[in-house]
Amino acid sequence: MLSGDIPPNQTIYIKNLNEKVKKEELKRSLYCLFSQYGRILDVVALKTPKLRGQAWVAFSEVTAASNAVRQMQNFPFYDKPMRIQYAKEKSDCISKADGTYVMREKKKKQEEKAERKRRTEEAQPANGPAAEANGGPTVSYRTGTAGPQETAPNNILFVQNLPVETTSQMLQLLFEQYPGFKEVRMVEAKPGIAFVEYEDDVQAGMAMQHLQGFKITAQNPMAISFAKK
DNA sequence: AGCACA
Repeated sequence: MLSGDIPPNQTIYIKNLNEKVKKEELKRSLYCLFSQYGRILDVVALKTPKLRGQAWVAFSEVTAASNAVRQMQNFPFYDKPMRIQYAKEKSDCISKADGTYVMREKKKKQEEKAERKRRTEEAQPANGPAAEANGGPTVSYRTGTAGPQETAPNNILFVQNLPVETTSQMLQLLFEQYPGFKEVRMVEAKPGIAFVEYEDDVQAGMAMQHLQGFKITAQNPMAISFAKK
């Protein structure tokens, strides 16, 4: 195997990330970039000496992780090609959701801290909150209507399902809100679609994430995907 | 290069 002998995992491990990017921005960008492959449960990035330049992205499905590993391999992200593998361990956010979470022994200080939390929990009978009641950044992005999920990243976006009366000026007002915007192109012969260009794939991905499903009219949620190369 | 959950 190219990625070593690590078995599939619903969390991916990314390395060779640009260490100059601030943690919060990095997490946001990773979230935007990878949410095209499926629902993301958590993004973890630390800037400690040992862990900088690396991140974990936990998906709700293994298949999403698999697609991400293959399709985003070596993707130039902040000027460095991402190296992506499956994570070696299950993410805490996932064990917590499936009930198999056990606290690690190494960190005694945190253990005590968490134990104080437990006393509140002990008063409450565990009713099986199961699925998603645990505190994580489980942002529920509705994937608009039609989710063309399988295109490779591109600095050009393909926008569909626009009302016929849409003008490029209208689209520009929407898309220029996001960094890296260059231009909108519409084809007279083909109403209802447009191409929107950004400086790079990451910025295009950000705009797509934010405007996915945006309605110019109630009947026309935008379907945005990366344009074909 | 480096696999964590501040």
